[in-house]
Amino acid sequence: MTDLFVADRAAWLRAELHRYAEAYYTHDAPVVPDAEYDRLFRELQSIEATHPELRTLDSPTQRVGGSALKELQPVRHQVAMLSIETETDTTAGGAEAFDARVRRKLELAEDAPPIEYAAELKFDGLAVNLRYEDGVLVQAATRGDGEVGEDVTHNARTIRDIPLRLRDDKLPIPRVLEVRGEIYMRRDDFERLNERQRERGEKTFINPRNTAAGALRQLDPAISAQRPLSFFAYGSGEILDWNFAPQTHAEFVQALADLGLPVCEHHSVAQGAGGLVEFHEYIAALRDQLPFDIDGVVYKVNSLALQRQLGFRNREPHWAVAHKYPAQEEITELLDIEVQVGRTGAITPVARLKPVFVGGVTVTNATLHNEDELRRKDVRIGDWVIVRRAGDVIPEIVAAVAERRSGSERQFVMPTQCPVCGSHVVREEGEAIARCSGGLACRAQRVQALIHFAGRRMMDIDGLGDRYIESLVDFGYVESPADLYRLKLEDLLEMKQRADARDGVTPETVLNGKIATKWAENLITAIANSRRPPLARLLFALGIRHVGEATAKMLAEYLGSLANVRSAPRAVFAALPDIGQVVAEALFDFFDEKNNERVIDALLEAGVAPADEHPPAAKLAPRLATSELLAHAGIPKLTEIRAKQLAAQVDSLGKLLALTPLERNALDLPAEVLGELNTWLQHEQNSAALHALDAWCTQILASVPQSDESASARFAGKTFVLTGTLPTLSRDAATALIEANGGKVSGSVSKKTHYVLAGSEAGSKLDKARDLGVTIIDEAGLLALLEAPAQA
DNA sequence: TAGCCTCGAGATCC
DNA sequence: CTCGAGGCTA
Repeated sequence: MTDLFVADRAAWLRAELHRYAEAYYTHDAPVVPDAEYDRLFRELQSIEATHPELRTLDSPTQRVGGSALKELQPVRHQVAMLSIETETDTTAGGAEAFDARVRRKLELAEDAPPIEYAAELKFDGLAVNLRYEDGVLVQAATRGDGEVGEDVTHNARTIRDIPLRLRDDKLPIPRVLEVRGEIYMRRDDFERLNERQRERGEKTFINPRNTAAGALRQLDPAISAQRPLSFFAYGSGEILDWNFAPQTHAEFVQALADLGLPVCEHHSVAQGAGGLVEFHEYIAALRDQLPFDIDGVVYKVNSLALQRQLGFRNREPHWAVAHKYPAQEEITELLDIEVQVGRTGAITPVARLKPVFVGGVTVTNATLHNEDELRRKDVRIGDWVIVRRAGDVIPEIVAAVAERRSGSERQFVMPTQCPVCGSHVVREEGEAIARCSGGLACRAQRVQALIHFAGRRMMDIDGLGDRYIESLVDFGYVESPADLYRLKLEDLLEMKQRADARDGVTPETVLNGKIATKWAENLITAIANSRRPPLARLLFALGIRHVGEATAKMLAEYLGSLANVRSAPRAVFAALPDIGQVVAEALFDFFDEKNNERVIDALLEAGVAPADEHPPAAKLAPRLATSELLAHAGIPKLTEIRAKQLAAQVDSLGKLLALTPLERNALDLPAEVLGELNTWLQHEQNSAALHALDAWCTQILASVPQSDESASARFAGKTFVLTGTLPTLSRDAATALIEANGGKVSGSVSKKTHYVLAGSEAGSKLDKARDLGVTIIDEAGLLALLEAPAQA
């Protein structure tokens, strides 16, 4: 054979195999016998073996083959993979609540026409992102934490539902198209697989979902290829240069089908809450006949423009919701109720159950949340209880079966002392949660704090599991997070040996000794690699009371550096969005506390440093306006309005502090307010705090980027009201843009409104703006205002 | 000041 | 996932 001939033959084989595979898998109508397919397939394989240069990425042979990997590689998603909010009400009310939320967010009138929704199934599988470049599958990744997933391209290629190449006969192919969908296992495939496992005397799998998850994360694609996985597409990630612009979600899904991607046939466009309820009921009736498991249905606002307008909250879109079906329930015995101590000392009662198989897994524990909850349900030790998996995930005790009581059941008593450290358990007035007062002196709290620190969404130290952390603390190798960075290989090996000995794990063989060394080396590397986290993750990892992921992100964005966060006065925290007195106090106290200072300094010394520090955001400046600071400084009686009034007269904290008591009395403020202000300022610590606040702000404001600062003044003091749909900006984006430039966005039009930013389908706010004679601008007008030279 | 909306915290199972 | 509580808004 000449090389030219071979190349032609390979191309022809590839095309034929693609055609057959598509006929078989997508249209379920084989055009050639399996034997013929196999024969052509093997021919192509052998050509590629002798002519590796002819092997293409989209060759059908690439579905199987390739060698086992050492570990899955992390992949950063170009567009974050969000999760979907679950509507808790499994009745029709759930759909109605979602529709009502959407209408409220869009500020629709009562009698406005119904919203159009795309309704789909919620598959019980794993979300993946498939990346096609110029129509060729180049990468498949799991969701991971939403930001970074794992590369499972080698396994995805073995899934026949997943086209290696998009078809271009109906629609143009984008340069880049990321398709999101679900990898799952059909019920019959699962049964057949288990059948085969049984025949071979190998272990059977528990449920399709976990089997699919396990298969997808196999390192060796040959194993994955033997697990029958399927795929449905339903969403998008990054899309670049596509000569086609869908206007609705339904159109987009149709486009996916036109490109040759498998799309589930059970989907529908529904009108309003009524349409959603209808779909929910229709699928409920169909559920048992489906060839795969679902755990509910998903509703999405159909119009992509409305989706943009609705925007996102922390990790979930506002325009989609999952609506599940009532969970399956089982009955079992409650053997005991134990308590656990959390990171903040919270004492939580947990039910130990006689193992029961419910909703696809064996449940042995279930949380009882707190004492009140436990009393409300009147659950006693020894009771027969009804158990379900809430939202098909979290085990939950629904109720006790009172009729089955024998009389020997015991009431649970909340301990008065911490079961771990013996400190007093206190339950604050009006709080539902009892807490161990031991603080970090309590071993449980130290362990939990470290587990939190190392967690995936915090410092993300891979391989440092809960059990090892516990042992590290128990044997005294680690006290605080900084100690992790000082661990040596020998420490880890020694710790493991002691832990194994204590837990009665069989003694290590020579071979195992080697594996342990490898394990320890990996762990040391993982710890070292975690030293340059984004600032937000580091702040979250510190475990400050009331500071979770969202608040940490906000702090990082506004303040920019760890030093700025550490040094910020209480009033500054309180002036930031979503932070009130309670959280501001918690933040300030945390950084003020000596022990925490030491921990942070030790971390810095160990080489831990945020990788993304930057100057404070321009939008910080308006938050540090004198009126804002005064309103949050904790001066009694000084309400927001009074603070503004005062700020207008003194215009800086420094000026206020420089006033003599006599001059202060001349200020135009109600006597009562003035009196409180004077008394407050007489306390030296208060005036000192105000001085410090002034100094801090002056210094920080000087470091806000110059260009941004001039821009930030652009909308200073201007109030905007948004209405309708803007052509390109989402509501959130427009708000962010205005705020970044020092403006304020308010909800309703009044005399004080400077601009009404109106898009299409603007509502009553536009009329009101006309009535009041407020300037009305559109998106282009807003952008023009930003670009125009600063006005007087 | 009440009522909504979000966020934080804790727990489960593989 | 669920609950409680903090923050914002009307």
